[in-house]
Amino acid sequence: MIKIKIEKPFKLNDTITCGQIFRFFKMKDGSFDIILKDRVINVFEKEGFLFASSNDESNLKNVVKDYFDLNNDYSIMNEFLVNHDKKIVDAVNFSSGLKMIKQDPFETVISYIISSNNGVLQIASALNNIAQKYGKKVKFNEKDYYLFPKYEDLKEVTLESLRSCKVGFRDKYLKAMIDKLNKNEINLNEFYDLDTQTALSKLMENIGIGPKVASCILLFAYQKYDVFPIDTWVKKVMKNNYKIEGEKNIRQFAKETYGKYSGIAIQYLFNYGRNKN
DNA sequence: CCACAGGACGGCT
DNA sequence: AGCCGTCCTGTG
Repeated sequence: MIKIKIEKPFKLNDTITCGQIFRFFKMKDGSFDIILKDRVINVFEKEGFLFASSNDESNLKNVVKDYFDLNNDYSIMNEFLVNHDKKIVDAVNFSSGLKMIKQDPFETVISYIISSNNGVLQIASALNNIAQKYGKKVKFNEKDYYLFPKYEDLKEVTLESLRSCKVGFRDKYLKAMIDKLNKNEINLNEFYDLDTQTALSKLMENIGIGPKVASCILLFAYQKYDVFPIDTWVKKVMKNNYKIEGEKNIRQFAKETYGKYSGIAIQYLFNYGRNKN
């Protein structure tokens, strides 16, 4: 078990449950088991500290700090947003402490391809099915968990086996992506260094990845905070709170107003809209 | 039985 | 270039 002093605002619960990640499990005691890249961790917050344990505690402190982006100071971004949009003040204050989790690119790509026209519970279920079928089993606190497979582990995967994992019509999209990765036609590491526009269009060259999915991938796996993933929920907020309709208009508003921190603004608005009542 | 869920595709104007 | 029916699956 490791212990990290929480120096800056940090809301563990909201950060985990606000829709960024799918493969987490809430325990009876209120703590969370989360399947990270190559290990399973349990985390909880108590008296100003973040506690974490894992089946593999090597370098755990740094892994957890990095995963939850604890070293990044969000107050600069928060001030920027408030200075550019007075209406967002409540959402920013409410969500202060919400962090952008740094996720594994491959798992993120697969997760958000599955997310299209799909609900959170079903996305999580499909991901868990894939992990159970192709991922490495890990025992942690007397429970069995499955790591998310690497694309190499999925080299021989078929459309039928993906279907049986309940991914639905997205089976062919997933297979196409997995094949390209195994043939080295795509290098997921190169997206870190690409500018956002180039990265977006390069991601959208792949079947099953449109603007929303590409934006989520860049936001959650590559820390590109200037994207603005527009889904039906965002459309609703923009219409009701800002009187703006149409994807084009929303995109323009976000670019002008939130600029390089558009993605952070979305997370705050979403978290606020979802939890304030 | 039908509507809809945190989209994207493909075929049509 | 924009519109719209369709796509698997689970829930209400």
